[in-house]
Amino acid sequence: MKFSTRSEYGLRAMVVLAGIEDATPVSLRQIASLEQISEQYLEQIFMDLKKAELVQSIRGAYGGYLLARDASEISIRQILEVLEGPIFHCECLGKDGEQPSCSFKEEPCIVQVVWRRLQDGMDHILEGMNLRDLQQGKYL
Amino acid sequence: MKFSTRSEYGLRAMVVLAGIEDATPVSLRQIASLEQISEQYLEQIFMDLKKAELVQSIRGAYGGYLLARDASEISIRQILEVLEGPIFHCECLGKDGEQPSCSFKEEPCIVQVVWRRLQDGMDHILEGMNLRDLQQGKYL
DNA sequence: TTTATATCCTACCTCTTAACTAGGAATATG
DNA sequence: CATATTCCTAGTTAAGAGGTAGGATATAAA
Repeated sequence: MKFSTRSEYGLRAMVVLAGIEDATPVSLRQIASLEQISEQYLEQIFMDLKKAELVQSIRGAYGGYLLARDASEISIRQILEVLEGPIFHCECLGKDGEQPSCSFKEEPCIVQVVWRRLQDGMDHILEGMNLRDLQQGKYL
Repeated sequence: MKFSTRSEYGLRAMVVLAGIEDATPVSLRQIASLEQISEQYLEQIFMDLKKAELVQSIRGAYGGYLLARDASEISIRQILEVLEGPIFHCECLGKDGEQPSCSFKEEPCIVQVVWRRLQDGMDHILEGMNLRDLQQGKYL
């Protein structure tokens, strides 16, 4: 199990945006150069961040991206949920009428409870961190 | 991010072993049939479980696998660590003399702390669950 | 108006790896 | 010896991560 580079790059970029004082848009070229990331790859990541309304964009020259709301109002969970997608499967219980493949026929299945607990635990940790505090190094 | 089927299959198989009363070895054929898993794939998983000394094996006819120690002495963390391998990278800090690729030059890097907290949180959750209690449905 | 700089959008590519599959050697039982 | 099992290595395949490429659209400044 590991997080994708999407999460790492996207989170790093969001921290960069959180470090901008006034509402100056920052171009992806700047971020990509600063963080040593492919600019076009970053583009795709930001399309998702925008769709999730975590950032807003300004097109054209001197355009770029800025946070859609105050950094303190954006939790790390919200960011990673967008970048990583929902997590933790348990396919042993057959879906929509299929035969269950595992021997724990009950719902919830015994093994599934492990994934569920992990998911809840991670959500709790990530929801407890916001972008402002992260950028200011308060979690170090 | 998601867990591999190795983790799911391996964990399910370990729960099966935990459900055996006496010290009767269970063959992979039985487990594979019970859990609807490829027997040869399960073999590879069990080679790792054995190397980690979580199970012991008995070769030959009427052989099979059994837990290497009492189920209550085996944490879910130990199992998943073997099956999933260590987790959570942060490659933005250059390793062994490389140039760091991210803009947070400090060690620990600002983003890395997120992965670290997640890792610690997951370890804590998984360490708090043991195979005996899982098998007996105490976490449901 | 023209040029430079951006975001927007879609399609494609390429390599890695997860998830198996295959087949045989070694070992134990009866 | 026949059968059942673990042990071990190598090969296969499909999907997805991690990008690239190229062009359309929008905006600011000269």
